[in-house]
Amino acid sequence: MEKLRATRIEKGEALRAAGANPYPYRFEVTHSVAAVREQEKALAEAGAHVRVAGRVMALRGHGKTAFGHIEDSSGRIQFYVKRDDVGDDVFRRFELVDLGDIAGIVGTVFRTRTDELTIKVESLELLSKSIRPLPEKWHGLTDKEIRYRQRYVDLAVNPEVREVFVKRSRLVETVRRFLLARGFLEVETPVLQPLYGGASARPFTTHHNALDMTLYLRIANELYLKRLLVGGFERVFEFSKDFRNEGIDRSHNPEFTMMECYAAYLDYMDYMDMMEAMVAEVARELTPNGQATFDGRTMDFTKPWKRLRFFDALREKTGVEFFGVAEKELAAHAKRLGVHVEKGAPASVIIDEVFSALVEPGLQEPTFIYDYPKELSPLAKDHRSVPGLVERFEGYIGGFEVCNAFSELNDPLEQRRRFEQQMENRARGDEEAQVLDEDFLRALEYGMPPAAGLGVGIDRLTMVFTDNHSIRDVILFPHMRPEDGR
RNA sequence: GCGCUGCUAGCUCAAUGGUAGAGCAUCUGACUCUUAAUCAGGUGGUUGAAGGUUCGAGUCCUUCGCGGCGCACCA
Repeated sequence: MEKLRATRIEKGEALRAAGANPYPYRFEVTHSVAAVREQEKALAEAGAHVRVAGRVMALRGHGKTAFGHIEDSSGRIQFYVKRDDVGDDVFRRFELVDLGDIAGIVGTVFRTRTDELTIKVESLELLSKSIRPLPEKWHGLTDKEIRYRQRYVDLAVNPEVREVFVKRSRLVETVRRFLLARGFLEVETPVLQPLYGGASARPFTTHHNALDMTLYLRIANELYLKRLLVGGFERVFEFSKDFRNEGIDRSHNPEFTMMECYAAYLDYMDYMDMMEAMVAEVARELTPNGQATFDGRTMDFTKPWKRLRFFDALREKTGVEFFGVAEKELAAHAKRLGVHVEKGAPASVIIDEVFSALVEPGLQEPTFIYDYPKELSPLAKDHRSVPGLVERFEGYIGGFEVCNAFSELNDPLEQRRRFEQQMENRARGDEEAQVLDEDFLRALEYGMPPAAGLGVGIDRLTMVFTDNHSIRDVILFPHMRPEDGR
């Protein structure tokens, strides 16, 4: 390794000695690789000069001539250097170029005998000397640990990885455009919060020195967006990096991206339609026909999602009724179904466990589950006709949750009772019970319009549209333990 | 946290407990339409770390570190 580096550093020095800066400031690019391909005919006929810059990804020397490939973000193209064309000086400098260097080439386009579009180099400039060798050209970089830790290398040599993140960006852009077109206002709310709320999770804790106070990284931005509804913004949304101090696995990263949006005067059924339309638009943008293949299963997002009531889904899957059943009987159900539940767990927890274990994994096709038990949803409004339920839905794709929405609870007195119940749960040891937020209650007391809200897991939605099965593959720099000792 | 599994050259991978190897990359030489270029020759290793067993350890055992997969916790 040290030898490989030293050789490359020496080549950089040799270039410097020949009067060329191995790290110059600027290069005038006239064409991307894609543009050269698109405009080939006109460029060839005119004998026009193109100036292309990128990373040298292949080199094949033949003595007084050489072929290579240069790659920019739009693609890869062959170039051809011939000593008789470029002259001794340029050719000698070219010989100091290594695989992985960033270079700028100037030349004309032509087709080789094998009919490959090629740039005939007239001059060439090293734009950045690479002093670390890239992974091998054929197998590339496959070691997941290195791919995640050194994503820059992964991206540099694996174009399909770049494509994943291009898609992610287009997905975000599509969602943003969708919301803006419907009159939503994009806002920014605090990441550092004196109280954390809006979801059930343990937070990351930090400290503000000047104010000498504890602050939390947000686990959600829900309560702030609702305050904005009180303030008179009728439709708001935010792409929010949220932080949850919990385990890491295929579908959980400690920091992740959620899009939350709230609209006054709508209810959860309106939002179900909207979610469907939003994902359909994403599918149109990212796929040729509105269909995505995830884990070998083709999903057609031009069609409506399946819709199932929470307790209907449970009953269908287990053959047992869970609604309106006493705790003791629920525990017996769970045991019989082979779902492990802590002794003395409350009804809501038992139901949630059974649902997670038996129903969720089967929700492969895009499905909305709706009308949740009240105890699981302290921020959702009571169901308008069925006591014990709230107006809430979650969207599932590929067996995991991709969104969560409800008709928002806007009765300040009821919200206070729900918070108090949560605080009781907390006192009994539920570390994830939500914290009572007096300022949020004060806001509700001023009057929040009836509204519905939706949170969409952007990482997970990206997984669906890129057919990746680990959240690490859709996060550029996923969380890793430090690589000490290596 | 538990179970399984992996960690060998820059990368991708070999190596019954018995001399650490190959391909690519790299270096030297040849080569003016190649494309996983070709041909000839060379360099490159604290086998993740530390202990142990053994005449002898990449290989077996223990502990630790960092991944992957599954489970649990968790949404």
